[in-house]
Amino acid sequence: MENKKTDTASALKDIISHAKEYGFVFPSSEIYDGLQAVYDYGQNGVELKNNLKTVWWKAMTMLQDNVVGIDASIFMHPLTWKASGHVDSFNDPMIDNRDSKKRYRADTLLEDRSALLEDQGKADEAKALMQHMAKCLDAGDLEGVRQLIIDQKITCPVSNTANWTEVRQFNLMFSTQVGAVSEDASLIYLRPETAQGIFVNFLNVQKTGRMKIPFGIAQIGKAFRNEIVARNFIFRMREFEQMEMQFFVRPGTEMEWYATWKETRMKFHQALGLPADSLKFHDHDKLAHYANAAVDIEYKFPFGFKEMEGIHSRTDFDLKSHQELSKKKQQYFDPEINENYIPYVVETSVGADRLFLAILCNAYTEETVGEGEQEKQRVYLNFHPALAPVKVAVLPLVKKDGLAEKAQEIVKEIKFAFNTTYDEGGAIGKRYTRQDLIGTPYCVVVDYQTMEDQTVTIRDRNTMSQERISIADLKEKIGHAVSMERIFEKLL
RNA sequence: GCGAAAGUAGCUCAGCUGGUAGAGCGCGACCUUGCCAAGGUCGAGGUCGCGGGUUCGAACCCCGUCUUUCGCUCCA
Repeated sequence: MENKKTDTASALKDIISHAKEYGFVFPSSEIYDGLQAVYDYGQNGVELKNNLKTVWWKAMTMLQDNVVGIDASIFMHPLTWKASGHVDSFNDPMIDNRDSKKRYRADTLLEDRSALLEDQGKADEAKALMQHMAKCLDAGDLEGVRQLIIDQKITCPVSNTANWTEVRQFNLMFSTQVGAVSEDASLIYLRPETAQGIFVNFLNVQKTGRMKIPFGIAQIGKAFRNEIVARNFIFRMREFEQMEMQFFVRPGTEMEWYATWKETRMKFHQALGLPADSLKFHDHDKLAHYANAAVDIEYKFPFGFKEMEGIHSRTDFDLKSHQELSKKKQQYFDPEINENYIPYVVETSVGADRLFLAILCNAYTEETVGEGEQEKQRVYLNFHPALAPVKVAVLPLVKKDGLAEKAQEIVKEIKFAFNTTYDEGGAIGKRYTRQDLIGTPYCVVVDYQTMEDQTVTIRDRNTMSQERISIADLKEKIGHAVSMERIFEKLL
């Protein structure tokens, strides 16, 4: 048996086609030509995604003594985003140079010019320029900002020309209104990250849960970003789901926890079946305004190693900022050292959709089986049994002679324990293939011997080998193999 | 946002120089068969992404637009 995996760009196309054809991912509103960077999960996709969310949730909360979950709402008080820095840093006025095709932040161009003026000893002029720019930006006067760039005769460092486009505001947060009357409505945002829902509930959870530092709060939820450019299928979407955990620690201990969580999270991805050589850490060179250390866990997607999970040491930036803006103390009293402090935070944040894509890409297997004239291609999805959308398909070898009825009896017996499907249409080989294509790990076949001795064959997806077992043992044997415990035991 | 390529049945794709839409696979029913995508018969499924234009006539030519992929750019 020879495994063949294409690393080329066509690999992603094959996976996208497969995802659509077999009910994993559909383009959103496809009958209206789709909506850019938005996708829907189909009947098999939702099962896989739910399994991923469940395994993450349990690994975080059930397996950790000191992590609990919450589910915060998508709408949050507008000041939340002021405190988090998103209002300021998620709103960039951008300008393009038509000759070099390069894009710049308009405010950065002017700030650079201001610094240059100052170097030339024209401090007054520099200050006036900054004030003028601030006035324009506050008023939303983008044309005014462009005029400043032109008046200053700022040119593109690449093309050396001043052939500028208009200044456009790229607001990465989606906004909407709350309130019935639009004039009275106040602007609110769809959250661009789920983390803030945890920070604003930090004390609620700590007090009601009698949590002692170090402890964590986990959450799974949707977040929204108005991406300028969306690429690579479900890798970058405008509406996406995050699975993240904020871990609150005593200041000064954050780097130890950062190292611990790095290791824990890497182990998790490997336990799901992602191979070690397809995963790597990537340290951030440039740190975000809130972080003092940041690393990505990258997966080798068909389009290269890309971020799947981020692990950030967020310091006390968020809680401190919320404390300042809300004027509510965000302190924790640490009885061990008899001190009040704002905890430091270590965040682990994985994109549920990216993990889904990684698992799907990794599972997609093209394989040549048989030899000589018997040789043929087969495709199957090699999911960990605990993650597979369907765990077992029960197939009567033929429809007649009571085999179908017998098979349906078996389905009735085991369908409470795990996701079971029944298929009697077409030749047995075709039905095996149907299950391979959606990654079902086991096929149970009812044949003539079943009618005599109450045994069935059970076929393994990867090896295609069969084993005969008693119907009475089915539930336990399959149940054991498809249990998430098979993943959890690798985490210890 | 810029540049390039693409868009025809669920999927993969044909479709000549402009002349009223095709195949394979898949799907459904029935027959035959019975362990790895078997055969037969019948059938469902398409305003050729969408909107304009040119033309007697457009899947095909022109313009616009949407979507996707790739390269830039962006990614607190």
